Amino acid sequence: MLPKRYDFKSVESRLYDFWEKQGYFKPTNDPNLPGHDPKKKPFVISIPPPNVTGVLHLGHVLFVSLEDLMTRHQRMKGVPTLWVPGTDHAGIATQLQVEMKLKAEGTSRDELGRNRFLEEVWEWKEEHGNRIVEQIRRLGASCDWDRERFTLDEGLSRAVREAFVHLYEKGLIYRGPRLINWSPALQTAVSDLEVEHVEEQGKLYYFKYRLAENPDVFIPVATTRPETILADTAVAVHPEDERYQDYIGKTVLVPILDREIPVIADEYVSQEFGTGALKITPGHDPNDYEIGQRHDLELLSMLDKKAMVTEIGGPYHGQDRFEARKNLWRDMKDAGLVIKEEDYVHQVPRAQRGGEIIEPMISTQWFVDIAPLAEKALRVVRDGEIEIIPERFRKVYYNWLENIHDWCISRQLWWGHRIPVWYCDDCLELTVAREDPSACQHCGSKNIHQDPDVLDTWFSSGLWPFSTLGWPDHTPDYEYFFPTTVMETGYDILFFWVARMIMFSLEMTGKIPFETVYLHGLVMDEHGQKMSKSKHNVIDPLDVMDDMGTDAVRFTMLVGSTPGVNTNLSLQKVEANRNFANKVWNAGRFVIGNLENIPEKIGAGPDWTLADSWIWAKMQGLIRNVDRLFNNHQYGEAGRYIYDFFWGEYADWYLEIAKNQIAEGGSRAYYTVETLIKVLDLSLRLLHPFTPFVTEELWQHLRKAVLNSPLMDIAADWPDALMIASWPEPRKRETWEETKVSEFELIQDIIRTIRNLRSEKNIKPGKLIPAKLVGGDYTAVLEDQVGSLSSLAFLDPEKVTVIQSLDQIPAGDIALVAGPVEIYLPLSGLVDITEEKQRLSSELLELEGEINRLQELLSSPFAEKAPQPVVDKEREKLAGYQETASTLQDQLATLEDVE
RNA sequence: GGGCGCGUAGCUCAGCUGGUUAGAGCGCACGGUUCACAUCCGUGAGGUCGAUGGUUCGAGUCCAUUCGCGCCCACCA
Repeated sequence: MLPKRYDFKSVESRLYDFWEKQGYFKPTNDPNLPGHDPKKKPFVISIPPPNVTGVLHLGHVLFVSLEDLMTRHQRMKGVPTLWVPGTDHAGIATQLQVEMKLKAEGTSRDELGRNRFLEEVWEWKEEHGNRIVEQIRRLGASCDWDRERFTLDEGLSRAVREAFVHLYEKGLIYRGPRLINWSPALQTAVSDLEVEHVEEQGKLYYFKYRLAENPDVFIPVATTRPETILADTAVAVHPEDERYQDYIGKTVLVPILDREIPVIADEYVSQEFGTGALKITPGHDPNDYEIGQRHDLELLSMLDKKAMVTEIGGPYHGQDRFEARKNLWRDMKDAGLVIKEEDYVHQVPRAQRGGEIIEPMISTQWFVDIAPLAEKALRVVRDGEIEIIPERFRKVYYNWLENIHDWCISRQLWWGHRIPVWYCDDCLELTVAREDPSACQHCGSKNIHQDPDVLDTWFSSGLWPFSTLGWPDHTPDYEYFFPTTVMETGYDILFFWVARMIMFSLEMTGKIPFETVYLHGLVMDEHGQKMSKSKHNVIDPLDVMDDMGTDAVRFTMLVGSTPGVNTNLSLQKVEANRNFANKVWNAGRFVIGNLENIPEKIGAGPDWTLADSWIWAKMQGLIRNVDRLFNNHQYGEAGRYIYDFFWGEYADWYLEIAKNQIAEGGSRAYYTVETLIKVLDLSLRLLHPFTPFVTEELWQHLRKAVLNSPLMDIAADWPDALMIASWPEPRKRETWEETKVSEFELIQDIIRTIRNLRSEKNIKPGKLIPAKLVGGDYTAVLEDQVGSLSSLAFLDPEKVTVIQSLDQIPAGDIALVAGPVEIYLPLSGLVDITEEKQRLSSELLELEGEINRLQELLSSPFAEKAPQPVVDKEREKLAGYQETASTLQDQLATLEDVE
């Protein structure tokens, strides 16, 4: 017998190994194998590669769960399915980790030198690189691990070179001095996307720009970064600003340095803001840079790569940027050049990694001229070639691509793809090559050296969907599996990654990289707060999996997530879903237990009870709903439907009735067991993409048990594993379904009504009571269901009578109504006339309220304007209520007579 | 400055193309050791869907305005 509790610990790793060993993770119709049919359309996902040295967090859990769900679903549908796994070298993040380790060891990357340092990083990668992969496997990810890739693999590195050279040759990559975002701590340039603008409390400093010709006269200027005064090369005012007309064209003195700079007029300056006069620092501010270009201003750099003041800063040379700010302002104060400072909230640029303040600086870097690529990427989404889910992100995507700036791709790091450019020390020309050159392409000199920089990590990520399949070679994998089908990832990397993949793919392969972009939300804590160590609200998925099982965690993530919306996770939810897994397990145990001695089938045709028909109809309805929801990518909703069906209908009702039907024996019992099996089988199939472990384990037990029973035919075509079993296909609704469902719902109603009363009257749960049911049109149905009714409502089956109609209402009984059925419980000891009258009249009152409402509704324009079926439905409802009400009135009248 | 999301029971959230007494989990109250399950079973209390106005026979579900929370993009010192 199966253990009472589902022991996920022993099941999870065993099943994962089993699946993998059986080769179920590998795509059917493999293009590298004989018999491949190129016309069968595959389903392909490339994994968003996690950082190779990262540790599993809930974000990973969410995307792995979703992608595994999609993958398993398609696989079960019989589609050749491939999920390509892999990891990302994550330039900055990984380099930082290793640098931190070196620091702890009392050394540094500079001390080691480039080659030794890279050896260290590779070592680190080997040491930690498998951790994240192991963790993803623990989640049940059905990836084809033989196709695992790493962005610094030889193949992918070739792809990066090909892409770089291709773009260079097309003139879309260039090198030059530009104003870029410099991270002094990381000692590298970063792209615009890697800068976060954080609103912070700062100060606005007002000071004097004295006129060179007359130092008593000044222009007041405001700034948030006074230290940049040292690199000012102009003061700008609006051309129409009356206050400053006289100054335009004159020169003013840079405070302390007393350098003479011009006063210029530019439309950019806002007259309303600050003093209406703007200091211009083309070397350290993007706006000023542009103004500087327009006016041909000198470009000064007052900060070096460590953000220390350069010789431009005169007396402040060698000081840290913030130090210099303080000192300069103090000196200006002493010199009487300060007007005032006020509190000011503004956006401060900070590094996405590390959070330090970014300095805009002039630096020579490599850039991608991205606008031509963006244009194509916009088109494919506009045309619907690529679908984005949820749709609203299309707008976000358009907006970004329409206003895109050139992409700074060089990083002054060591860990990454080295830029494939060599400089000649003799002729000074560059050589850009796919293969490492041994000599200058231009003069043949051997005196060449490679560009020391590496590429932005996202450059290689942008090639991911095709580089992982073999591109630039046209391998069988690339030919068959590309373009991929779904790109499932977080909306937070729509620009970083998704947009760039689309641009690169269109440029490199001429094809879209994927057909559908499914964007999930971020995982927050149970109150919608970002998880962070400082808030102590971080949930470690590994702990939770240890505690409650992988299925519970997966199901929670899947059911709690809607596309594009953040998910709030709480342990309580996981617990609830652990209970669900346990429920599934136990329901399965019950079914399997019943296979041990199956009653004989008598007669030819099937002998289904109302409950059998009902659960079957419900099952079919569920399949239809799940199918519909999966087609709309509403996986969470689908999961909830399955949950509700399995627990609320199959386990709570059908299993309970089945017990009774089996106990009665005979042919009916036989068909009950058959139904139990079939519905369980279908449920497990639907549930498998959500909770693969418990369903697989249970299903295999079920299969074995069925095959060893007289009902073995049912499982005749079941494969060896649920994972590769066929997905339930929706069928057309059959005409009998509706009738059976509503009849059964009447039975449920009766049972609930009686349970209700029992609870109200404090009748001991186990105590069997007699009952008289007046069935009217449903008499036959009720007669048939006495067994079920009795067992679920704890009636004494010997003392249940069903009659069609009643001459006189039994005065001493408790009277109940369930739709068209009257129920009388002869419980003389418990009847209190006053109490009963109270109960009946309050019920009647409530009902009359409904009747009034419906009567009004039906006499309103509703009756004419609403569609006929809707109106009919309300009419029927009204008729039902009226019938019930009249019964209640009769019952009430009887009680009056008693008095 | 532009754009987006959210605001539904005490808490956390569902609610597809508008259809007419609004759902779940947790929590709460009451009652339960029948051999699938106390990680359970039964019963119950509790929201009129942030506010206002509109479209409609009919709105949580569409439109407008508004309040509150959050996010993204953007070169106002």
